[in-house]
Formats: sequence, structure tokens, C-alpha cells
Amino acid sequence: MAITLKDVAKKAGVTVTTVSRVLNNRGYISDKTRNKVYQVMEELNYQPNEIARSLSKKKSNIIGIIIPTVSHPFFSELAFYLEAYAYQKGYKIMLCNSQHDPKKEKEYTEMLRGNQVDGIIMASHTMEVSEYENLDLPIVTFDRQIEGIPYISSDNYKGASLATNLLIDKGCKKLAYISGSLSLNLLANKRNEAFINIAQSRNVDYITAQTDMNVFNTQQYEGLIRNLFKDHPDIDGVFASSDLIAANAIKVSEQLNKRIPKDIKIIGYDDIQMSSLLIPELTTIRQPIEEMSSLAIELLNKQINDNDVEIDNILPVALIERQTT
Amino acid sequence: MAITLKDVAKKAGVTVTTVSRVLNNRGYISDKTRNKVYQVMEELNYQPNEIARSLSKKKSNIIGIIIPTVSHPFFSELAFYLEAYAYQKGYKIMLCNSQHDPKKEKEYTEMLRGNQVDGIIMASHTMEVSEYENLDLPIVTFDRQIEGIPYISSDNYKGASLATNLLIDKGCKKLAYISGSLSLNLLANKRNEAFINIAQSRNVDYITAQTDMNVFNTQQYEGLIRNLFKDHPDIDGVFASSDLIAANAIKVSEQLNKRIPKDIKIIGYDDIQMSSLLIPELTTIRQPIEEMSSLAIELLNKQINDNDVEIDNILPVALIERQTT
DNA sequence: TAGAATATGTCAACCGGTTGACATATTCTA
DNA sequence: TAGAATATGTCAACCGGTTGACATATTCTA
Repeated sequence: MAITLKDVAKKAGVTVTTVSRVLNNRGYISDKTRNKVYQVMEELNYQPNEIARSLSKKKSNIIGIIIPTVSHPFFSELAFYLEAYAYQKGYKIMLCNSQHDPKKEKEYTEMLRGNQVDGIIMASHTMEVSEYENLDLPIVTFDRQIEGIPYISSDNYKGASLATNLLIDKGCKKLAYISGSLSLNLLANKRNEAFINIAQSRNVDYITAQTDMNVFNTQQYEGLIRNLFKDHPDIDGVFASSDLIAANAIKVSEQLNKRIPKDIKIIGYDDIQMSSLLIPELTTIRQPIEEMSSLAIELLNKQINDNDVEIDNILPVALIERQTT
Repeated sequence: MAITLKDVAKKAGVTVTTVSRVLNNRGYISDKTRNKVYQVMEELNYQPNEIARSLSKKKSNIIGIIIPTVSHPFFSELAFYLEAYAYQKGYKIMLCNSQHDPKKEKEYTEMLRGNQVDGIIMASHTMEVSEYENLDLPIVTFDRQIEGIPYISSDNYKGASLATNLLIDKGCKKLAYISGSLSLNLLANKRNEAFINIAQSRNVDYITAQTDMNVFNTQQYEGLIRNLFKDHPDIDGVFASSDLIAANAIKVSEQLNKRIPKDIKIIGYDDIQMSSLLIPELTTIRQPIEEMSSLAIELLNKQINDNDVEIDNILPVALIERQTT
């Protein structure tokens, strides 16, 4: 049977009010009484019931994170840092994999709302803007700009510019930009925009290709890339919107006997840990995943505590040159 | 201000008892009343307060998962499936990254206990056995055998046998087994055992190398492997205890101009998604990550519902031959 | 028509902790 | 010594939902 605050009070010879005062560092408490209470709690292996505390204080200290899939390397790293920084600030993380399915996204937000989470970090973006209005919760989004909601993004335009210019500077004549679906109005779509703008302004031939919305696995990436390379064998420069897509492009290039970087140069986006593990090591645009995570928790925490926050949070990217260019 | 059950009852013209009956499908409720209540809940955008329900029902429907780090590809995949299967059964996942730190592991279990989780899936194993006894919670462990606690593992001995025999059958004369720390008494250590047994019984020269306990990143793997290859340049067969370590071995081999599989053959363990993305594609021992996850949730669910469960759950492995052997 | 079945209401205790308002006791300070 | 400061207790309402026990009303069935 679970030990309650009442048991602690009884054994410590004080009232539940006193125990609560000790726990919440509220009011006057002598060191003698405080130590006695802590000692009894330890003896009884007492753990305050966070559910009861949440109900009473109307604060759960739980943050929900909704991501497309935690098995994707970018999001697994993001989840790792989010949890670490959240924990430092006394929050717990509830993990939700939406697989970019609007229905699941909606379900998860409802679930999180019912669980009285203190806030939501939204890194999955298929829900309609209007559906955010019903939430009445602190929210931080990644890569999506919604009126009144603070968002975090890396400088996508700059990143894509760096990548596209590098490919051109290194002599590429036919560029390809490979990404996930552009049908969501995400800030990451600026990568596509920059790619096109720069290719056009520098008079370089280019093509773009997108996956379907909920594509995160290797077979589908491979298929798309293989077809692209078959249809456009003169592609000699690839900019991919993620390192994972880039890794697939490396793979297909190898299979088609395109030497990297001699015959084809490849640039990714993210700089996930895996990118330096590839052979050849991937040149990529680095998103500061850890900083983004830390900032997300900071922004959310501020909102939870009714502090003002910056709405627009664009973090700098960096070009990380390795062996694919 | 949050809508409560009371508001719903008032607007629907029934009592809170009736609304509760509708919500919990308890007692007699006419279809007319049921529909009316649901309609009002929708109009008011009412979401039952799961915190209050958890306190009342003494069931949170939350499962804690403690893993070394979700950014490791094996654990990110595991976390993905755990969350998916848990959600199907009405559970929510609280994510905890322990980084194989005993102190953090202890903290997380305490935190989860305070949050009244219905159970814990433990895939991080530095806590003393005695510390599990205080938990009084349904638990499932991965890869660790603790008296009275159901565990899940793949057939480590079989997997390592398949790998070691394959290397020898393919002509390797000097084998190396590279793994994480063996100082924890984990079932995965049977891989080491099998490796040594088979090498010895088949009279093949071998060596083993281990990382420190909390090593999960590439630089440290690389350093260890590079030193190993430098000190033992005749190694021509590598069995790694994870695909991630194997990927590093591939990398270092390339750097040292060891051709794969001609000069050196490499086998991993896990068959994470990344393994087929490597160049050359990795031969590995497949752990059925999805099945293990599904089973873990099943075992935990049964315990939560006071049903008997199997303690020993060893899942079969498979040899997946690709290009590194 | 009597009794059973269906349907909803009344009532209040319960889950485990929090907290405001005030009372009481003791110690400290000017 | 009076008043302030420190320290703990008393009391009960509160958080939002659940539920048992019973009452009351209506409808159905033999």
C-alpha cells in the first residue's frame, strides 16, 4: 500500500500541513523539523504523489513533444536534447510519434491536453492552423510559422544558399534538390526557394524532386533518387533537405557507379551524428540541434511562467565540408 | 477557464453522475442521453482531466521508458515502436534518457514512481538489483535478467555464433569482437561468450575490445577501433556488438585502406535501418526490434492487469548477409 | 397488475496533496 | 515588558473526476 503524506506526518509527529510546508518550502519551518521530516520520508521511501500535486497545483510539469518519428536521426537527436534540457528544468517529456498523419497529430494534441501538459513542442506539422487555437496551451513549433506561436527554425534560406553556391562553385552544371513534401507551408521550404533562386540567378540548370508527405524510410527515398538519376543522368550536384536523404543519394550514386565527389557532389542538411560516419563523409549544412532544443525548452518555460517570448527564433546554420563535395 | 465535467452536465441537463456514467460506460444510459452528452462535450470542446481521473482511478495509463539514449539508432527505433504499441493499448510514454548513469537511472525511476506510472520498461541497466525491490511496479527489462522480473532479449548466444561461424567459414584467421562495456551483467554479454567459445573450439585466433560504460558516440568508437586495428593489423574478421560500432569499423577500415570484404569482413548486431544504408551494406544479426517492443508492451500490460506473464522471453535472431562479408 | 428492467438523480465520500486564514506557543528584540 | 518574529497546529475547502448505495420514475413483461 502506498505511503501517503499522512503516514509521513504521523511518523514524524507533525501535521500534514507541516509536511507540506517542508515539501513546498513554504512558511516557517525549523531545521530540526525539516530534517526530521526528510528523514522519515527516506525511511518510509515516501515519494510524493505527483498526480495529486499536479491536480492541486494545476501544473503537471509535463511537456508533450509531437514529432514525425523518433527513429529518424534528426528527430531522435532532437528528442534526446529536448528531454535532457526539460529534465534540467523539472519537466518530464511525453513522447508522441505522429508519422505526419493529421489524424494522429490531432489525437495526440487532444491526449496531451487531457493530460494537462504544461506545454507542447510541435515538430510535426499537418494540423490546420485553426486547430491550434483551441489548445490554449503554451506551444513552440519547429519550422512552422503560425501567428502568435513562437517558432524555432534554422536559417533555411541561408543554409540552402551555402549549399547551392558550393555546388556551383565546385563546378556542378546540373543541380538537383531532393526533399520531402513541399505541400506543407514549412519554413524548410525556403531551402527549395533558395535553391531555385540561386540556380536561376547563376544560370545553372536544375531540377527538384519531392517525396510524399509521410515518407521517412529508406526504400522510398532510394526509389525516388534512383528514378531521378535515371531520368537525369547529367545531374552532378545534389542538395538534399536532410542528411538521411543525402545518405540515400550517396548509396544510389555508388550503385550507379557515380564517383563522389568526382562525378557527383552531394550536400545534406542537419549534420546528424551519422553524417560523419558515412563513406564518404557527408558535406552538410549544420542545424544546431542542441541549441534549438535548449531554446525550445526555454521558450516554452517562459510561456508557462507567463513571461514574454520572442516569436521568431532563427538560428544560424553552418556549412560543414567533408568528403562529398 | 477549463471546462469541467460539471459544465458539461449543466449544459446537457443531466447530473455529473450521468456524465461520468457516459464517459465510463457504466450503469444504464439511454442512447438519447449518451448522444446528448457527447454532443455537448464536443460543443464545449471538453476534454476529461486525465490527471483527476488518474488520481481517482489510481491508474495513470502512463508507461515510463528508461533507455541509455534515444539518439542511438537501436534505442530510437525501440522507442518508436514502444510508443506506437503503447498508444494502441491506451498508454502514454514518458521518455527518460539515462546515459547509462546509475544516478540518473535512480532519479528517473523515482520520478516515474512519483508520477504513478503504471509500469516501467527498463532498457538501461546500471541500477543495483536491490533498488528494483523498492519499486513495487510492473517492470519489463531488456537484456537484463533479474529474479522475478520479466525480461526480453534476443538469442545473443545464437546470434554471436552465427556471426562468428560466418567469419570463420569465410576464411577469417584473426577475429575481433568489439563491444560496449562487459562490466554490467547483461544478456548481451553472451555474445562475447559465444564469440570466444567458437573461436577457441574452432582454433581461430581472436581478440576482444570494449568501450567504457557510457560510450555512445562516434569519436570514442573510432579511437578504440583504430587502436585495435593498429595494434593487431592481422585482424581480418570483426564482429561488433552493434551496427553502430560496426559502422565505425567500416569507417576505420576504409581510412586504413582495408578493403571490405576482401581484407576484412565485418558483422554488426541489431539490423537498424541505417545498416542497409551503409556502403558497403552491413551484414548483421537482426534483432526483431518491433517484435521485442510489441512484446514488452504486452508483458507490461499483463502485469498491470494482474495477469501472469512469462519471465524469460528470448526472441530469435536472424543472420542478414549483405556486403561486408 | 405486480414485479423486473431500464434510466436518472441524490448524496457524499473518496483519490493525495495544497493552501489560506487564523490560533496558539515560543523565542527574540528594542 | 510589549511587540515582532519564528514555528507549528487547526480546520476545511479545494483541485476534477469517480463511484457505491440507494431513491425515484418510467417502461416493459408475464
